[in-house]
Amino acid sequence: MNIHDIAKLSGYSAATVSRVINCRKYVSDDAKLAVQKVIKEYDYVPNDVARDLSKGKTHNIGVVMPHTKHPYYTGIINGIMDAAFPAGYRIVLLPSMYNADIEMNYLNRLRRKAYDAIIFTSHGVSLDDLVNYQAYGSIVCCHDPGNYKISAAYTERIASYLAAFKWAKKQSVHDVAIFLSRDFTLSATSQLTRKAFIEVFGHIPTNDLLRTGVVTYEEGYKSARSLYENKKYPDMIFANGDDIAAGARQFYLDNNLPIPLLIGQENQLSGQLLRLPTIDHNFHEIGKLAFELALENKTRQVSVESKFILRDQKSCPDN
Amino acid sequence: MNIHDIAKLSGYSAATVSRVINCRKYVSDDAKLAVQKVIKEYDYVPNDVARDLSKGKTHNIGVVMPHTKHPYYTGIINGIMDAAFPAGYRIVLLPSMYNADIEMNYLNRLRRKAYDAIIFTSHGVSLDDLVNYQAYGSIVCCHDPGNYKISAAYTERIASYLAAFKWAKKQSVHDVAIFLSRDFTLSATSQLTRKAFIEVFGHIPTNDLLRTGVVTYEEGYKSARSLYENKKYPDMIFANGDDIAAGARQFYLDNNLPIPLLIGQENQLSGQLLRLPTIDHNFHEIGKLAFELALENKTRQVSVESKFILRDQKSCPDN
DNA sequence: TTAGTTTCTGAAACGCGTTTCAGGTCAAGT
DNA sequence: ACTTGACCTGAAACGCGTTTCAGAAACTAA
Repeated sequence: MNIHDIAKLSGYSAATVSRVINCRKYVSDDAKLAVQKVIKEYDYVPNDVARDLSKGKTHNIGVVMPHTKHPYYTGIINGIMDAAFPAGYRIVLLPSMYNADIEMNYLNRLRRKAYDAIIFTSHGVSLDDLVNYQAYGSIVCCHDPGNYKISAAYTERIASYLAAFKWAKKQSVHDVAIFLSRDFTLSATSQLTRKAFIEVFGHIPTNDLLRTGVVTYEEGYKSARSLYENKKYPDMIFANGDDIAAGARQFYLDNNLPIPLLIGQENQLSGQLLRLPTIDHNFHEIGKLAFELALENKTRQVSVESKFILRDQKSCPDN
Repeated sequence: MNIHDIAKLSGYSAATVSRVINCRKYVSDDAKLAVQKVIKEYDYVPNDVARDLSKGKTHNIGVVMPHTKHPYYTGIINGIMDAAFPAGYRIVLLPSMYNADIEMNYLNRLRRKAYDAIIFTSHGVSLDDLVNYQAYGSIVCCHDPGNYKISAAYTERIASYLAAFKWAKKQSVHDVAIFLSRDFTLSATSQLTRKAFIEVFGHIPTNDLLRTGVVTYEEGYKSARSLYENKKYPDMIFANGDDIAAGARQFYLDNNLPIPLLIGQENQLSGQLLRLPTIDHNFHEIGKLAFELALENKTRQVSVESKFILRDQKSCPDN
């Protein structure tokens, strides 16, 4: 049962049926009633894929993300979704595990018109590749793209990193451990962390106090243990997430060791529970902005400031 | 640039080009080389939407979920994704806010062939509706469907509820508060909670110790406050999630009140941090199973047992 | 050598809705 | 009476890849 069948049954043409379905002008009342009757009688609904093909639009936005356990991504996703839903767009989850081949595959799906746009919450392929593939559809990334001509919604992090480190310095810490999800060389965010650290402390982060590939609570725990096993006793840990900091804290607790000063990130529930200082990167807002950029047809960058948050020891949920 | 253009340019027909692209048999080496040369020269890629239309399959699975903040849903989503990715399927996020109209809209998209299948992590429309719409595509729900003929992947919760309440009874609690996300009348899960409660404690849950619509940490906090303001002092709280229990705990802490015995659910990080007893409902596994069911063309139900978890006070992340 | 089987190939139909364009009607304006 | 413009309609083209089917060529087996 397709639009041509309805046309025949109603005695009108497919064009007229299409007009009725889409509430277009230039349809007589007679035609409208006749077509609607047949549509109802045969319980017809048009085929979305055919419509998409015809219109050249799918209303699907692909969202590439390295993994799904990380609240960084779920935060952005939520932001995208809250913006996409009222606009009538759906989001398609595209897990990448930072694998460039998989990401290329997604970029090619963009060429193949499977998505109207792609948002990279993070990416393993080069920015050059992203820039080139813009010829085939809208692409948005979620970090500062520097001079690359590509749309981006990202957090301006440097001020909050500086604030966090300055605060830490005021607490007179000496040996700062850093737990990152990706290496300085791989990630612009990690580079920023490094830069802020150097600016405040006057020297580069100590390598044997650095742990990378740390994303979860468990990994925070293990990284703390690894420091201890290597006889490293930092008096502060700067972690890539509150959960990570919470994991580290638990290691020291479990072993009756003094807990270093902890700074988390992402303003997660764990940080709230433990009253950790944290940095809120406004991911929800980033997601919203990224979606808006995805629908525009010129490249543009927008950023929001992230915020260093110190909590007092008493708590009360916002309300 | 479409398949017909390539056909003309290579001197072969569209059928042959299609065969080359899809690595079909019955193509001569000459033809293959000629076509591949033109494809490479013009950097041609086929249009996915046209292919989907032609094949009648999109490789998209719609996943309906009431909201996205809740770890119940993110857990299932992760499970679905881990299974869907290797199978070459993508998942499309369909937020519903329990709104039946919106859900109907998604069901109609299934009719319109926008998705190969839909998984309802939860639903506001009736089971009758779900059963009826199976005529238009595979539908899976994530709770026990009783006698309804529909595929389902769900958690068998009753044993763990009983275990939790029995354990609680052994701690000789008297006044049990219950924090649920949905009312007894609305949710089968809530009904189960009620049933187990009655079986163990011999009476129905006290209404003025019941709070519904509780999902987050903040709401847990507020619900505890609401109890207190109503001069209710439960000696135990059975919460619908660890985060909720953590929120309640914080209220008592903040006000220097004795903390009731707490039982959470979902085995969330907050519960791990606070060493709360919890119930793990195996959502990741449910997601995986739901995806498998979505691809089958007969209805089938599978379930996994949930587990009541008591923790000792010392912790060590699994590894 | 004959019958039978593979291998190639392409025209045309198919999946299905949208849009353009030409042709026609009818009422308002001059 | 004549132009103008708004309204209505449908054939055909378009978006684009897949599949069927028939015909031809080439090879195998008897």
